[in-house]
Amino acid sequence: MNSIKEVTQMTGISASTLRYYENEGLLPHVKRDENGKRQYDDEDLEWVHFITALRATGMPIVQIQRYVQLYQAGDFTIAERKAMMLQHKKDIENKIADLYRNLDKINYKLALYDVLEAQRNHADIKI
Amino acid sequence: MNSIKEVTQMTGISASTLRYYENEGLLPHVKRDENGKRQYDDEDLEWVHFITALRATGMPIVQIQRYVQLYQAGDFTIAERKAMMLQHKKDIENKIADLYRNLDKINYKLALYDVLEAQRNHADIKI
DNA sequence: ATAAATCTTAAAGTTCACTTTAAGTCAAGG
DNA sequence: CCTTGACTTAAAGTGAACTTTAAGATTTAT
Repeated sequence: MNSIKEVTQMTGISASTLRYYENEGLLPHVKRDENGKRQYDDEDLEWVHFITALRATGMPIVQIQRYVQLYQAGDFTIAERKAMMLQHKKDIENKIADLYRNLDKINYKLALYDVLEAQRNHADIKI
Repeated sequence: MNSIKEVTQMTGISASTLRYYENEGLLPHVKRDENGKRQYDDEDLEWVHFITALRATGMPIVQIQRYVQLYQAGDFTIAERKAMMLQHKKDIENKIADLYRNLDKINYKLALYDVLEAQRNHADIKI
């Protein structure tokens, strides 16, 4: 069992964000000790890591909410959850492809700077 | 020369966003016709496309502002502009690497769903 | 001639994902 | 005992990037 502070150290997620995720229904299973303080078990930690991966790849909070609701509803939602993950996988792949395309444009710009520099060196040689 | 509507059609950027970019100093060179309406020339269009690539790769507005200011200041800022682009290239590469790392986690989750399905099929056969 | 479409400005509003604040509870240490 | 530190809540605040609104000018079509 881990305190909220330990979880912030293990995950890099701030305490306020952890509470926010819980309020939003992304972490509904977190237990409390006799004083009402949060105690995160291993499953909670797994969820935090999974939510972090989903957020880092751009999944909106509402969609993660939906996923957690499906998980809580039971095994009959497995097909829908898998479909969500497959769609999200495609979204990430598209995002990566877009980044590569735009990276090409940045590289083109960088190549132009190299040409500019070459021209300047050429000018130097001629003088 | 293109009207703002034509530019929205050519770039997919909304008219309000184009005006917003201009107000923020990202497109300082846009001319006006005799009625005060914006007329985008080819250079403006190139800038719109370039800004779009920078935005799509996560460069903040303030940093694009800075880049445009350097451009307007003259050739003596070329080294700094090139350095900005090199840094941004690194940022994009890191972003892509992060996406791949998190995509692995999604794929792991999908593999778990496949295992679940296999187990269910196995159970069916046994019945 | 008048109505519709397209533009203009400045300012206010929206969305998303947190983050901060304020006020309070509780256990441990000096 | 009482202060310090870590936690609690609900609500308000923040920042970034637009987007919408409101009011007005002008062009175009009927």
